[in-house]
Amino acid sequence: MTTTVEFIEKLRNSGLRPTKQRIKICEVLFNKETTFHFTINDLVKIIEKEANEKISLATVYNTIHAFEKKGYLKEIPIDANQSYFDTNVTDHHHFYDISEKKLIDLDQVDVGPINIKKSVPGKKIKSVEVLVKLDTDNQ
Amino acid sequence: MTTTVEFIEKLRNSGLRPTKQRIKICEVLFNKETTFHFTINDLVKIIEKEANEKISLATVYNTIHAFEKKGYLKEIPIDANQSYFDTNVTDHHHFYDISEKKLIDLDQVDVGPINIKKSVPGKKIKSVEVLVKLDTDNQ
DNA sequence: AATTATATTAAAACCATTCTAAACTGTTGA
DNA sequence: TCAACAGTTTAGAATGGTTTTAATATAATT
Ligand SMILES: [Mn+2]
Ligand SMILES: [Mn+2]
Ligand SMILES: [Zn+2]
Ligand SMILES: [Zn+2]
Repeated sequence: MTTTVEFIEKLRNSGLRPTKQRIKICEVLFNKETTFHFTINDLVKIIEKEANEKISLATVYNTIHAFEKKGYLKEIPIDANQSYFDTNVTDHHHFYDISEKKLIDLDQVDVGPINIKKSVPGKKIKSVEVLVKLDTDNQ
Repeated sequence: MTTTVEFIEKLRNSGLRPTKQRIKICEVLFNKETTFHFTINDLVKIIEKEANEKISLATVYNTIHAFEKKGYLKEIPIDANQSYFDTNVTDHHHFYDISEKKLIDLDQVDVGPINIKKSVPGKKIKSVEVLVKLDTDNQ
């Protein structure tokens, strides 16, 4: 359980003004038992359900992008149709259930260390992410 | 060097009629020294340059999707803005150069074997892909 | 050659995302 | 305290990659 005061601090520390809308988005994103994956559409629906208010799409996009830039959220590339975001910002990997269109976290320990034995001159590795696609198992 | 006759066979074997447009797309995609990565926009530009003909966007999309379904092409999820395709359909991984927006192949041997130590009941692993994001190295 | 199935095309529609510009709210310092 | 400024929200328009449409054309089958 995180308090509103803490969200306000979190926002202030990242140079974001603590507005009513941003605090509500914080509550929906960060005041949960577990981390989760979502699309913007998912998020808008959750906000409408939890609060009985609407936050404009532009504000949702702006805030999500601000949080992403600040490292409060990660974007997970799955397919080219829409963006998937993750409130789990630790280094981890994913299962992607193709039929359910759902992401499932894979811890570092579930995958084991990955040692990239190749490098590109003048470039450094920023992230290493494994995506494991899952299909229905028909024996 | 692959001949037109071979492309026609390839298309026929996959239940696709060998039309002038599909053969041209085959030439652009598969009659190359090396495999490569492309967006639909890239492809349209290459076609316009190599052939002096235009193939409608709808046909390009339809054909690329047919090839993808047949396993002649792979789609690589990078970001949610547009689709990236790959003429290298072997199991392999990628560097993604963020500033250049370019994909670079990583062979299995460059990454090493990946053993997923977790499973989801009723689901089987369809693919395991590693995406290594690269940043400019400012010392 | 006639018939049927499939493909191509230009244009419209779709839809996630971004932009716009006017109204609003938070912050600051006189 | 409050005016002035900076930052934010909003509805709606615009954008741009992708898909759909439906008319026309081409390929395959008879
Ligand atoms: Mn983003
Ligand atoms: Mn596709
Ligand atoms: Zn995750
Ligand atoms: Zn590749």
